[in-house]
Amino acid sequence: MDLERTTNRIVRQRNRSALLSKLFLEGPLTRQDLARSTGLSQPAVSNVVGDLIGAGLVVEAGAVESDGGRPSMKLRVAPRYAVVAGVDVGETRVRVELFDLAMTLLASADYPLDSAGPAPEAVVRHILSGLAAVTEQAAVSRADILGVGIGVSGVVVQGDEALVHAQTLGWAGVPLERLVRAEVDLPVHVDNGAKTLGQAEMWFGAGRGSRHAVFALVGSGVGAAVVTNGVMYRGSSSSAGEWGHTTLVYGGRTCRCGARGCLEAYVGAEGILDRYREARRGRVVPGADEETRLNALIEAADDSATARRVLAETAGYLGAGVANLINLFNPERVVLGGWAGMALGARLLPAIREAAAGQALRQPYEQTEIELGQLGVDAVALGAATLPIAQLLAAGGIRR
Amino acid sequence: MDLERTTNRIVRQRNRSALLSKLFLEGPLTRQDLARSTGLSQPAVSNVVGDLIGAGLVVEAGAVESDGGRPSMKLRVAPRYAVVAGVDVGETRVRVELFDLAMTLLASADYPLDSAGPAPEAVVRHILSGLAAVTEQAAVSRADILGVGIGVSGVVVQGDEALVHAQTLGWAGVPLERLVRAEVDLPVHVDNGAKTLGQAEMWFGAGRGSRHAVFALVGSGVGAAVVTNGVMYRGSSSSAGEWGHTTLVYGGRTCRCGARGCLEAYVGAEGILDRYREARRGRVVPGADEETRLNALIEAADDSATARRVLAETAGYLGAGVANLINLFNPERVVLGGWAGMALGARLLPAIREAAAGQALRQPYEQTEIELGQLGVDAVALGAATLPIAQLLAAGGIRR
DNA sequence: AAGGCTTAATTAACGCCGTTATTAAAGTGT
DNA sequence: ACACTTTAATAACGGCGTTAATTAAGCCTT
Repeated sequence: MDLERTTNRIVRQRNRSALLSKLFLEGPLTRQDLARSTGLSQPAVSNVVGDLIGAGLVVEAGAVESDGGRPSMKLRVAPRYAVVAGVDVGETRVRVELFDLAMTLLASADYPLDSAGPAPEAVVRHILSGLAAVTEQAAVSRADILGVGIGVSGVVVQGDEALVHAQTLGWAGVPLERLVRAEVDLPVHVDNGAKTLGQAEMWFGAGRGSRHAVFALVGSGVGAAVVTNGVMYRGSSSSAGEWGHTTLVYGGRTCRCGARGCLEAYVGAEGILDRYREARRGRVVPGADEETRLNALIEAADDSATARRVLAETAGYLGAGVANLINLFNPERVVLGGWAGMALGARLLPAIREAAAGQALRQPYEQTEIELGQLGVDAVALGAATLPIAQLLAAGGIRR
Repeated sequence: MDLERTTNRIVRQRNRSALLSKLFLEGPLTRQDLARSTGLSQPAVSNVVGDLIGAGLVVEAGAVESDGGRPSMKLRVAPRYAVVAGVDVGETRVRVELFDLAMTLLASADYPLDSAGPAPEAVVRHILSGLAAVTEQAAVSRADILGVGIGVSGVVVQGDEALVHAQTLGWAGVPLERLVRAEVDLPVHVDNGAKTLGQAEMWFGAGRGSRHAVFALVGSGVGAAVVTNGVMYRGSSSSAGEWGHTTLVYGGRTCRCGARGCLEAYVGAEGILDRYREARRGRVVPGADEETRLNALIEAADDSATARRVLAETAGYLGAGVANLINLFNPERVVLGGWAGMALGARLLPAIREAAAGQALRQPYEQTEIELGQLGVDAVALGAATLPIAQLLAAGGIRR
């Protein structure tokens, strides 16, 4: 039910967007390929492509060999038309990465966050330092930067300006977008880190080619990014996908959010380690941080029946949580990611699938593949970098 | 990321669709209203409206009073341009209703289903009899019928032809659309009954004006219809929204689906009555059917502490289930419906809201209104009747 | 009752854009 | 060199929304 007007100009913009998107995502293609796959006539494709080449967005990239007949030219998005910066604001560090439009990593910078609840200003300083560092490393000028995408581990409410609510950072309604934009004259996009990671998996990883996918991310916290009809689903105030605090065990363990029986309290790294400690009557797992402790637990499963049991229970809870996603969203794929999810999944994926099969309805379960993420944990910054690109593609290459 | 081509003709079709939809949903409106709200120029609106009037889809409906200046004409969708049939295939009856395009009920017919698992052919016979009956009652000809929408209590997989999987009817992959279309030469649309009821609430009831809404339906079974970005969400194989079989109490009561701890096993009418019976050490509630028994339980709460406790627990479970919907979908509204949901909600809505507040994250909870449906239980057929209309609006009034 | 004023609706000139049909370009193969 | 094939670019055409200018249709004042 689209109640927007459609004018004649918009026809061109939409076609520019369609062709540019196709070239970016399915890259290099000939004019013929584009005509066939979009249904546009060849002259229309040539015409639009001519525009795009004229604007420097697209370049010809070698001829395809022919066996009689004029060989067609491959076309691709010009990798150096612009560069994009992706920022990962995690709980322990700020990472800034710079990519060209072929998503080649050009430079990166890392800033650890020592305090548990860093001040927004400190994070902004790191972001600015990082931007300066990567542009210098890659020897690009400010004007070459298409935009900056920022993935934050917390709820990001989109509006006139994005506001960040992040319990774990101690942030409530921080106008991160404005704070950064005040210092750099660039388009700034802020989004939830789970969603940017999902976007990265969607374009370049396990989500390629699917219209309906759920990215289930397990780390210290637990979240999900949901793609419906090919579009990242945000909901009315952009907090959709808060899977971690759905109730799985009514009246169960108290979660750090205050409620009881949240999924996160069972399958978040902290919840798993807590359950293991309780199973061992209080003996804690040694290790400097959660990641090493969780890995120690997973390794211990080779010898310890207790560790095995805790992991089996974890697979049961996680599988039930995944089953809920399958029942509610009916996706083609559920992709398990996040650092803890990847570590657990490597060993537990079959058990998780089995548990999900037991709790989900048969029909949607059989339509769904449950698999591991392909991009690893560092893809938050990569996904963040796609935010300005998505904007460019949607606008048909017209920069604001 | 729209990869479809856009041609010049499509401009007109999209604008026809936009204006026609607006007139249908918000009409009557003047040409000026349409121009202002869509952003189209006045001549363009006049031009398109002229087309629509010429096609008989739109009629002028009186002038609006002016204080100086030519008075503008109100426009509305012609109520008798066509009629639509809506069919509700429930577990106990088949109901056929006929509406004009102002959604005025013109005629209806009811056929009880006595056997628990009716044969598809028997249901098809009822539908055909019903269509014949309502067209005769309303004195309309076959050619006046725009189409037939059918809402079925079961999973409806859309494809080349809709297939119905309905446990409660004992149907597995019944090609209901084909079976009906073989007998009547009309466009036939089949969809899940929860989704058609949600569609009815969306257009004419509690969902009006929201882009993101969840319709939580509680009856014997429990389901949900989810509207995302103004569109009914179906998922990859149209089974999205199977809320009833999400796990709420891990390892809890066995559900009729075979899994354990499903929401439906706690808040479905059967689950509630079972829990009440157990709380009364096996003493069953008297009553011919589930509906009278549930109402008896609700009335008993005035006197019986046990009944009160069971209902309070029900509100707790239901609130947690609603909280899960809020966390995952971040809707503007959660609308509680279904016969049991309406009966429970009348008394328990405050308790349900409170339970949801306790289990949902604060930010999305505060963005969400939880309310009762406005259309009652019989809206399944009304919603089904909107299916051919939705098709007509999307096509800009071009009948296939 | 007539002329002025205001708002609605239509008409006219214009420009954008994709389409089909035609022509030019750029290869292979004999 | 010539025929053949396939790609790319032109040219003529038609659909459609836009702005600007008219025309239509009502109030209000004198």
